[in-house]
Amino acid sequence: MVADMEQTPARLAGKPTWLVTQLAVHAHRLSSEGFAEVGARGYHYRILSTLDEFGGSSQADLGRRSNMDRSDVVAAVNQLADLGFVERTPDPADRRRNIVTLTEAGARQLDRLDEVLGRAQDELLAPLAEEERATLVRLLTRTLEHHRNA
Amino acid sequence: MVADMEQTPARLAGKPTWLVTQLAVHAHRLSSEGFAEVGARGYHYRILSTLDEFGGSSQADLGRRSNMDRSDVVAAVNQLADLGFVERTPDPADRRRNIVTLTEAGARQLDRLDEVLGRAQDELLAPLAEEERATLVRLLTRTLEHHRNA
DNA sequence: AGCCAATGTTGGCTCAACCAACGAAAAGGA
DNA sequence: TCCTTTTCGTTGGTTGAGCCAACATTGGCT
Repeated sequence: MVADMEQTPARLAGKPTWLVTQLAVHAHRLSSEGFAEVGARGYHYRILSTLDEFGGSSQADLGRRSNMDRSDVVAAVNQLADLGFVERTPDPADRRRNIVTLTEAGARQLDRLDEVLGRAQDELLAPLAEEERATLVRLLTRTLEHHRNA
Repeated sequence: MVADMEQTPARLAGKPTWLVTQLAVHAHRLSSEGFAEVGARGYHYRILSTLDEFGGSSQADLGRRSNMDRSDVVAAVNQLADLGFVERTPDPADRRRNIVTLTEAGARQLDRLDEVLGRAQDELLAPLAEEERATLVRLLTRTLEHHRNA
């Protein structure tokens, strides 16, 4: 039996793009599994948390703030509305727009999502100490910010 | 005009899973664009770099080392073989296996891929100083390592 | 009035990741 | 030696995130 058949080539393992995309696979799996426990998905959390923080918004604004395509917002809001977590009402001041608002049930669902998502964070960063986690978050935030405005 | 319609909710922006997956979108876009310049894709680089570092391998080993599903290795090796970058020969010692080897042309293609991929790294980490990049790579490596062995 | 921009919606597309099943072949245990 | 289990390559899927184009409706601007 040859030593370690699972070791990744150095050219790959050292590249930031590799590290980020591979870790994203785990991050996505962890958060998706958490969301699935309460019958939700990633796009739902984006919508609900945006509504909670900024209040009722048009779908276009929801998309801009949660980094979603307009068409994906439509589908997510449809599902959330079917579940009674959001309400869609026409904007009287602009008849192109819908105003999407968070319901009571939606706020409770958001609490549940926050809890399972919090556990996912812990699992993702399990090997890091508290200070290292803060450093990582700081560096990732700076980097992401740069690409958001570019 | 309301202030900043593009700001992301804090609950989202602060979560490591969010930061990692969102940054992965940029990482993936940057490396994909680079690969496309030389007519390649991510899976090709994984295969070629693994072959370069570990020498001829079975497809199963390639998959394990480059973190790919067996079925995806088949497709990638097919394409690389069509392009003349790898060769597939049956293993005389184990007739289930194919031994995949890197050709001269494949080695040259790998050099081209390394160059464009290097530029992608610089773009991805543009806002970070050299020391910060090293710190980020270190933290990501530790975290990824943890999930690889779990 | 006329033109351009924004909105919601439909219907598509790509790609990475992954899974199930299969026959062939090897490995290992009784 | 049989028999079971495992591995390998391969085929043929599925899912989900991120997109893009087009369209009709409506607003804003000049």
